Amino acid sequence: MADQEETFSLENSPAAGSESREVQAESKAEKPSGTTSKSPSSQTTFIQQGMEGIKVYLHERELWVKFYEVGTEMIITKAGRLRMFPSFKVKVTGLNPKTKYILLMDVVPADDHRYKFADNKWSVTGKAEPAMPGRLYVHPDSPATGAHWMRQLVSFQKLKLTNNHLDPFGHIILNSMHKYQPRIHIVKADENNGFGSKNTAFCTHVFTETAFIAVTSYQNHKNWTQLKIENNPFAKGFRGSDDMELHRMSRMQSTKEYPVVPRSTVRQRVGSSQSPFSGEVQGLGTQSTLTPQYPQCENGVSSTSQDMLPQSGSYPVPHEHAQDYHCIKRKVEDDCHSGDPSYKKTYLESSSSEDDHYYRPVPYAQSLGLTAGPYRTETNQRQACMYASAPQGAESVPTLEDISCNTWAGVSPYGTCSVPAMQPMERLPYQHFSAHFTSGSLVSRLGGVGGHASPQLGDGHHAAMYQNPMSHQGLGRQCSPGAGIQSPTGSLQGNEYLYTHGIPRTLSPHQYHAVHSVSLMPEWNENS
DNA sequence: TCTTGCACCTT
DNA sequence: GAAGGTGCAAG
Repeated sequence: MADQEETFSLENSPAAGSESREVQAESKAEKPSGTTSKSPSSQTTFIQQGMEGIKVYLHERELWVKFYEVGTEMIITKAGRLRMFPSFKVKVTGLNPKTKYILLMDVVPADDHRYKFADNKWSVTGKAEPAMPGRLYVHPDSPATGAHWMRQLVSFQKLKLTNNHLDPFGHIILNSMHKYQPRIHIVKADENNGFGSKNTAFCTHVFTETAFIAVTSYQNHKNWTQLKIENNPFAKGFRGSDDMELHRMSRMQSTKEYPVVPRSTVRQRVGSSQSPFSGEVQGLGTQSTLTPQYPQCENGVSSTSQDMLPQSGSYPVPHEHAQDYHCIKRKVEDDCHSGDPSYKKTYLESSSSEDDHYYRPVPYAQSLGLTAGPYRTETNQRQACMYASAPQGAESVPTLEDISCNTWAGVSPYGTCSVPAMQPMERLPYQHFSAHFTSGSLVSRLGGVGGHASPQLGDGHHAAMYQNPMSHQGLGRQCSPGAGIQSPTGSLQGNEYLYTHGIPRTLSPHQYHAVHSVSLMPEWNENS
């Protein structure tokens, strides 16, 4: 384990953890927006005037990298018991000190595979389960001024994960043994430029080193579990000093008949001596994987997964299923509630409640148009763009190069995110979203625009897929302000399931307010 | 594979 | 002292 860390850090972890170093490194590595050259940054943003300079730095990136190298596992429980570890903290710069922003985080599928841990390594074992309804974790300080966000680290450590599809607490719902990618979204929420205005904008930041596999119990005991125990203060009790072991074992033996074998010893036996980097896995420890080529799409070209994610030695990333972090060209038509004053009202109301639940059930996110854009296969990635540009189901599938939309930049070896591009979000809160369900969709409609089955799709199937589940669940709030539910329709195979099974039917309207960022591809109504 | 109760620990 | 985060092992 240690050797792996060293190997990794040598070439790929220039930042020793200090943000200053990250900043410095980032300044060197950052690429101007719109370049197609490799980018060290790990984010995709939608640029709007005045937001181009936003940068996000991952705090303790070296720790994330260390975990990623081993293969980050995040425990998910029904109760959403556990926090993420390492905790997700970022430093944000480049914000307008006086402008208000909302910071959110979501977790989207990194690919469409199900994984298994065998022979001391992760491997693909099948196709992923239908994605859970996407949810956004709205930072409790939101909305706050740029000055506030830049004043100190922004922590998302209280975000919790669950595998309970009916989770009523607003926790992020994930599937066990699936790989996920956390994302940070910064949304401009200035009063003078609030949701609904044509100027609302947001940017999304992705740190690929924060990708993880959700598990109900740790799989990689030897590497991951030990590494976490060593780094998480709450797990101090499991750190292996001989005294501790003896004490613990004696205690356990006093109550139960456990063999007197130190846990650490047991753990050592559990894992094979084989390095998780062996085999087909591509280790992060190589420069090439850590600083992959990130075809930063100029105004909107999605990068593929191999571009996006440094391939961990523990995370096999089949090339044939490169995940794509969508690019979205947001010029959405607000055929739904556009100009609906009630929507804005809701927004304002929630703005006043600073003590909202972390998973603020506010229309903020709903109006953000953020989608829990899941994975996308290489094929789907194109489809996604196609959907975005041709909601009518055009046959022509533009290549990535053809698409002019924002894209996810690659991960920065320095743990920083540049803001290559930010897309203006016109009429964001009221934008019309097609019923296309695209897992990779960056933008989805949250809320007001959400549950709107778009008749414009010209695709009765999609609309139906979308509407039925919703109505069946008694949501009936699809186009209503603050409904908080998006109205996705399954455009991608299997995703329809999400809408019929992924959304808890028992949730009260209030619960639905928990920001559902169900993946939704906003309609790219450039021509409509 | 997942859930639960436990002891230990930090906050 | 309370609340809650933690991994473990049994089931």
